[in-house]
Amino acid sequence: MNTNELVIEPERKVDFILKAAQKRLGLYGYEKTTMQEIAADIAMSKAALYYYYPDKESLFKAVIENEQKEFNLLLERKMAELNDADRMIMELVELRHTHFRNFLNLSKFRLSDHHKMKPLLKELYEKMRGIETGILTTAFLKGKASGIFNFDDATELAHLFSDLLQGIRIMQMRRMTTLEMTADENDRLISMLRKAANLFINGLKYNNIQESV
Amino acid sequence: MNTNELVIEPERKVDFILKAAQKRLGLYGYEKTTMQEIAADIAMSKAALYYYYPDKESLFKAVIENEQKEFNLLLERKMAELNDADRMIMELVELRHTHFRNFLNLSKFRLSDHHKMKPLLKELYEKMRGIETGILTTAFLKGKASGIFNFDDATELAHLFSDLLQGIRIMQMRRMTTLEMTADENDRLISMLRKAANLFINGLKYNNIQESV
DNA sequence: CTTTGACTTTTTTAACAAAATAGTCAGATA
DNA sequence: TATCTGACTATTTTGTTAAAAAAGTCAAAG
Repeated sequence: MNTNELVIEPERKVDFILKAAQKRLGLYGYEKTTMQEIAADIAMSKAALYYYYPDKESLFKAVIENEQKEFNLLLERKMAELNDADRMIMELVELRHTHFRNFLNLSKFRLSDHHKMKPLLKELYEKMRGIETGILTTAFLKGKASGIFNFDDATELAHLFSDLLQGIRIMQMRRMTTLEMTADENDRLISMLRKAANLFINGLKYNNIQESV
Repeated sequence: MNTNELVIEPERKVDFILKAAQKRLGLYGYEKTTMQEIAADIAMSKAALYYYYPDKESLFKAVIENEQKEFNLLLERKMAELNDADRMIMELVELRHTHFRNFLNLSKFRLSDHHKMKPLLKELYEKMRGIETGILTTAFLKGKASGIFNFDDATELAHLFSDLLQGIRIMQMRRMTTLEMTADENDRLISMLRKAANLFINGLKYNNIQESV
């Protein structure tokens, strides 16, 4: 009506919605965010949200897939720059940690309410793990091809490595008293992750001296 | 009254109580065991239990401490037999896993209800972890002394190693659909634990080739 | 095609009674 | 005196139901 009104191209509209949902999700988590609030944030009616997304889950699924897509893009870009298997793995550890930090609220949700975790989130988590183990498998095989690593089953190794990292994160989070992670706790966590990764890599390297794992 | 009645020497009485409590604890867990049931199991009145233990928590604390004591005894005996740092660590992994299996119900409780975990259990868990990391520290130092390991901080390393093992357990349990662990799942778990431990040890061994962790 | 207000349905919360369980105690028993 | 019990109280859990909040729907309007 008003010629001054801000009109958003339909293409971008979903981006606005996703942005608002993302903000709420990161700040308060899935359960503590209502569709009404998201709608209000972008001066929209709740019903309008349902025009773009059939339900709450779909909306948040889109948010997370969005984040994952961005993360994967960054990941692939960085991986392409590296040729060394060691460095690929260490870089993965770093990037993954940053990603973990960025969406800690969501991660916390995933970690703490794991039992009543919506199938949706579980699925997304599995996908994330698949990407991670895929890259790891590639890196391990690359290391093996260039003769610095020795092992039998790259995929199995990748899963073990992935579990190790996740396990360390979980143990760290269990020790946290508050829900927020302090800078100090973060430092300790990334330090542990690096050390574990270093030992793991090192263990693979000179593994040929004894029987293969 | 009846001369045929089974009279238990007072000394052994608490053992009967502990045995009954242990059985219930292993079968149903802390929350699902009532004092009334334990009393009934040994044909005693509930009030009598409170003569021996001031409250439910104390009783179960005694049960767990009992188990831990036995485990520690076994552990120390086995450790004393070994001189090789590698083998000490691997043996610890094996024994700890068996212990984990034996008291899986309790462990499950500890793992799943960790947030509302009674301070008591937390304390016992910490103690357990202390013993584990203590032995690990000793083993690591022994390995260092004999020149096969290279690292900076043995205690830190022990904590990392302990977390790794626990992390693997947790990740495995998360993937379990049922509450019971099948033989297959158990095999996979112990296999993973062994591999991780092997890699870890191996990583320490030839670590001196690159900078120390 | 997009948006909305008013609507219905489903889920969460609050309050409170009923049931189950932890814990107490005066007195019995040996 | 040391051990035990039945009958008790106190606390926690469970079940029920009404109110509130949130999800989700839809006819109609721009």
